[in-house]
Amino acid sequence: MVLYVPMLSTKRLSPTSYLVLGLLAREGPSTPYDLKRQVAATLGHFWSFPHALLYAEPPRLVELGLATETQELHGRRRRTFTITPAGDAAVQEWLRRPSQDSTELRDPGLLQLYFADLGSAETPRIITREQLAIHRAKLKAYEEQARVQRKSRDAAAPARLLEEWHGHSLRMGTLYERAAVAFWEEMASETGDDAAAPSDGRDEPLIA
Amino acid sequence: MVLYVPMLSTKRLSPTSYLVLGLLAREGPSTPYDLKRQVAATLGHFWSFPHALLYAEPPRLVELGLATETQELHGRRRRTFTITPAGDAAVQEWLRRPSQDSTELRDPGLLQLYFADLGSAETPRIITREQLAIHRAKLKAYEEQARVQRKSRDAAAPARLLEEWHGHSLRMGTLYERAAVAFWEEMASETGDDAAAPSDGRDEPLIA
DNA sequence: ACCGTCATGTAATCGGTTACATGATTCT
DNA sequence: AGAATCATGTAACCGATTACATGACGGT
Repeated sequence: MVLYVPMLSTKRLSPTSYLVLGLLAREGPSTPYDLKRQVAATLGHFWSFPHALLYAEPPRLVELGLATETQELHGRRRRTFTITPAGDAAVQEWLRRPSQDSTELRDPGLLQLYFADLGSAETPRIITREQLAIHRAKLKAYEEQARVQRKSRDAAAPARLLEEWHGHSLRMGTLYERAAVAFWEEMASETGDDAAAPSDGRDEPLIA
Repeated sequence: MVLYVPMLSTKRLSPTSYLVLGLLAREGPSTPYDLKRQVAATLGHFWSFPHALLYAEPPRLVELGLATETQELHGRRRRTFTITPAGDAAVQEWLRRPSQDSTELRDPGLLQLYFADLGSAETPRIITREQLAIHRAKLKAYEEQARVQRKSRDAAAPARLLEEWHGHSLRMGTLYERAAVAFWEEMASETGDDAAAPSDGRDEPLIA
């Protein structure tokens, strides 16, 4: 009869946990709303973390001893969370072992395309048009944001190194959207839809 | 006081619901295990549907009147599900309105990279190596599978059109992996890691 | 003073994940 | 005959999504 309890501290943390821990580590004490804004500006573009999640996760971390909570007594009664040494250690440990979990690519449009043969003759065209619009818009938004960031970076050079890491996720998002646009343009031409003329301005090559 | 109940039939179906409905519509009566195999061969490569889900979803559809269930009386007592006319209608309706939900790209490696500045100097290198290995392996597997499918398609031409739609998701997977490999190779060269020499054989251009 | 948007939070439900189990087949 | 793998299913927990609410703040 084995009663060995395998490390209470290793209470399996989720990606959400590490997201919050990481932000607390980098940005310092934060309210859930602070977290929300940070996420929205970067990873949130392609990995959605509903705000309710960012309100629910910190208390969990507190229970595990990875963070502490303080609450304003007056006014908005904001709850502010601070990472503990144990929390910092958890982040370090996590970064030491590269994740082996594979990427989840959950694309509702692709799901529809997969079943397009069940619909009418126009179904593929309908789906393709919508997806092209969506991905083109997103790509455009990314490239716009990249332009803005380059500007502000030239102005205020000090924060440079830090910003790099934020920029990376944006960059991966951009690469993904380029691939998606290429894919759906191909679909468009296969379905005989001539909305395939590429209209986006390219600044950077697909493979850099 | 409003008591209007807005269409019982439109009881919000999830992507999982449509996946199962679609498969039942295309493949005919199926057991959860049949579903599992179908999924594993295609979408499952980048959108994981744990098998327990595919056992749980059909009964839900039965409750909604979108499928029926029969069970073997002897032997394995398999449960087989069949789509109903209402189920078919739901699929058709779904295909008529192109999904506007945006793609979820949940990449644990990217999450780690995002926080790489919190780790040691080697952290970016460690992460990058792992991700490169993962994505290269996956890309290779996709391209291999594409080769196999081309072969068997030349042999048995009849099933051709149907197969096309399956092939598309594989194709999108391939494009995504190419983008990922390009991204991480760039990271590798930025971190001064010279594992960046592309070693994969390219059959098809990135933009076709 | 009012309105809209930003900010902040909670609750309930439900889907998804993990873990547990075991019956059939196939191969050695 | 035993081992390994395929096939098949259930159950419990918990995180994620949705919906509901409302307080603060800035502008007109």
